[in-house]
Amino acid sequence: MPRIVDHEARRREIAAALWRVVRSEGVERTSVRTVAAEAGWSAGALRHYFATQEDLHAFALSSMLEQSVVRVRRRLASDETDPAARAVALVEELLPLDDERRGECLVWYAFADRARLDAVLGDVRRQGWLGTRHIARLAVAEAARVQRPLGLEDELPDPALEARAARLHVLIDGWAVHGISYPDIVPATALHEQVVAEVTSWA
Amino acid sequence: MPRIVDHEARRREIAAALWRVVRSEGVERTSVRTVAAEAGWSAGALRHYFATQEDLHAFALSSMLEQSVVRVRRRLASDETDPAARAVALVEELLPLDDERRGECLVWYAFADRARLDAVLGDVRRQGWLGTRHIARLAVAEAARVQRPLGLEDELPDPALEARAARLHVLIDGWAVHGISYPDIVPATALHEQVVAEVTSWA
DNA sequence: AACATTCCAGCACATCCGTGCTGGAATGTC
DNA sequence: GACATTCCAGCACGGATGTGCTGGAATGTT
Repeated sequence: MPRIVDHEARRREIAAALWRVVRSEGVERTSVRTVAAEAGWSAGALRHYFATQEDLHAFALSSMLEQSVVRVRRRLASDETDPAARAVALVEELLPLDDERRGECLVWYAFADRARLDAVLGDVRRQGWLGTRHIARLAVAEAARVQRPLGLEDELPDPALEARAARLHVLIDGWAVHGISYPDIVPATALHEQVVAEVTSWA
Repeated sequence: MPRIVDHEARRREIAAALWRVVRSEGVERTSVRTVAAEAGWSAGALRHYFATQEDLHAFALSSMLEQSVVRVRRRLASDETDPAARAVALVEELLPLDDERRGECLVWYAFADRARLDAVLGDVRRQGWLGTRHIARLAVAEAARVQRPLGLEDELPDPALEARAARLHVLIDGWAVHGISYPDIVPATALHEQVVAEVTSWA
């Protein structure tokens, strides 16, 4: 049995190449050939890891989601003790404040139009919606010093806090769109200030 | 001099066909041929009105912006007297609450990724940012019963109101993204309720 | 009626696309 | 060392793409 490669690792490697192509040339340029070239492989090689381009796109988007989930979990386990600071940090994991998070946001919204008409991508995006809503609830719960919801779909018991989380969710997507679409008008510092202003307005 | 056609009208007609293709098949399918077929013309005919596909895209996006500007102006001249209702109506002109506005939002955000790397589309989107910010200020000014700003770049004199307008601007983009990306989770009625809740929270 | 001008369908061309396929290189096992 | 298996570069094919180009149809003027 020769040349055993870690398929899952190779798939993540190729997905990362796709992300780079999205960032530098746009989602319209993510052809099998350009992604393969970016990853340093031939187009044919990709077909050992993804049967079709649709599979590649779906994997690239869902593993991007997973990556940000991992980052949020790490942040949840942080030793920061100030409730407001914890809430701000949680929200900011989803905003384009540095290259890594900016890349995630770019890919996420670049696939929005395709996801509207593609069932698989649509499911991934719906998962992302649930996850973001959950994180919004976590941030609100942290700041209000109430018990954190456990499940992805668990609402906050207090209707006022639940409404606040829903509004924060909308703000998160709005901030993200502004940050990636108009980086010169809305720089990372401006985003940070707005997040802090929102969280402190809850007090 | 035979067969004089209204070039500008024909350009708008073709742009409307492009919008329909974006809505039904996504921006990736807006090839010269598909748009021509949707408009009922041949691909060659389009080249009498648009030198390149880039010109077509730029015109389609900027005329979409113009169309929504016209609608907002009409709303500004409305005879509604309740300040809060005027503010809500103003904001809702930019949200995907019916087919027309939904189409505008879809096209607007579908071109977001391309606009990031295309200078002409980027300029149009920047104009849209300014316009949306202006409308947010108008809505806040209406609700607060203070004088409306005149120019597109005029800030509200009161810093608190200006900050409120900036936040409303973020909410507008967030609502729009939610409305078009997750129409089953966030229906038009939910959007309307959230807009009303936000505006009434200012009182 | 004859003409000049405007318009448009269709073809041509080179390029890119997704995806099958093939031949051989690489490598772990016997 | 021989073999079986895994892997990958490259080619092939049919189709779609943007964009030039051409021939002729349509129409207002003379």
